Amino acid sequence: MREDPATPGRRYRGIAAGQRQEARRQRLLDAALACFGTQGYHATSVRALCAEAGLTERYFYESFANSEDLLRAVYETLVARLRADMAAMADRPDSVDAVLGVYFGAIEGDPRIARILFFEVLGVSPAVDQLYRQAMEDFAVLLADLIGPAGGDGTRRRIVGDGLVGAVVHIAMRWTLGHFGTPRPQVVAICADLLRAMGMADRRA
Amino acid sequence: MREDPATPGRRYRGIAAGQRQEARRQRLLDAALACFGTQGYHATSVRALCAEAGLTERYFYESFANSEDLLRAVYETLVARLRADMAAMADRPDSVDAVLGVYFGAIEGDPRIARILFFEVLGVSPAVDQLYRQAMEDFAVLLADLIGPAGGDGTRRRIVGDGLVGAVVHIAMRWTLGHFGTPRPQVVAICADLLRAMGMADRRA
DNA sequence: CGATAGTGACATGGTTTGGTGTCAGAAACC
DNA sequence: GGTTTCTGACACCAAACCATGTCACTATCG
Repeated sequence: MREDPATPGRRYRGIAAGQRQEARRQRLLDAALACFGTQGYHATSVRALCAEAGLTERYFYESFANSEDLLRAVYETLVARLRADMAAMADRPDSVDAVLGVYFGAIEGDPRIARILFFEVLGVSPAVDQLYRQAMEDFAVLLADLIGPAGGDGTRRRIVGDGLVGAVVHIAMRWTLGHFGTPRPQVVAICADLLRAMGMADRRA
Repeated sequence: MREDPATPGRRYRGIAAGQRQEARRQRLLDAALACFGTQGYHATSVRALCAEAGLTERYFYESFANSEDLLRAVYETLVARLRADMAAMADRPDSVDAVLGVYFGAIEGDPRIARILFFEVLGVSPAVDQLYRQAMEDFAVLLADLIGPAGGDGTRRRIVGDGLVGAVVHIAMRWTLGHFGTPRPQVVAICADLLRAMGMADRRA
């Protein structure tokens, strides 16, 4: 058990201790995506996570304090990746459609991501709720910047941002629940229309 | 134990058996609102519910199969009441503001309701998710009818409805998380603006 | 009054979980 | 080769929980 990740430690199968530990951590993150994204967070035990990762409980507690800690980690990973991919589209001419395309594409590509983002993370604990809150706030800022400059005061701006996020997230949620019955480009186009209309309401005020 | 609620049974303290049973059921529903709405669903045991209701476990299983069953019941009760109150405002001249006023008023009036509607009910089980799905669908229809006749095809109409619901619910959720920092009429007014703008986007298509 | 249905407090069994500990064997170092 | 670190399988324990059962006591009915 490496208490200090800085010390190199003994190599094992040609791999340094720190790298082995990091690899185990990554396998647990993958297992979390698999378990939380299919069975759900509350239906997943530490044992199940370890079995999925092909590791034993000892290595679980090496990287995470408990299963909520792992949930936070996997959520943060997913949100960060999604956010970076969306931000990369922000200065395109068709930025609204491009950003939404990334978002809906990620969800369609891996429904387990959708489940974690939309369901599993809610109502778990105050700490997780705080994380969710922050992610939604960031998302709101991103979308608000996307649809143009603000019109009203700060309060109005913030509420409109919440509305934007809510519309997008809920449409995406319902789209996944309907098992992607509508083609993605069509959903993206309608959603983009909506956002632009909401942005006009913001500026008109 | 009354297996058949139709048989009158012996009166007790001047109350018929069926009425006593119904009273116990109601007390459990109240306890569920109190416990699920403050501690949360997953942190609430059957024992805690019974203690809150002032009943013993036996009477719990008289009316509900398990604690998820009770969650479904209390959720359905809350949604039905909210829906009826909102529908009663649908034919007013200022229907959009009136309906939203009812919605936001209910949440502000009892934050436990908000917690159950927004958080506790999510990610519990497929059966509960199905209930949530249905409630959101009904809400979408109500809001879509509110903002006027449809413009595009059915698919577009449905997606726009999802967007309406998402915007309202998410604004309400964020409003509760911010502990009602913004006055309700202001939130309602902005939200109503947004809905009308989204309705125009729908008709323009 | 006596019998019975109803009630409430509590006991019990069986299962699951989180978190820790043990221990034999494999891989690396000297 | 001998020692040490690392690994993986599994045992263990206390706690919590669900669901059912027991039993004395009370109100009602005949």
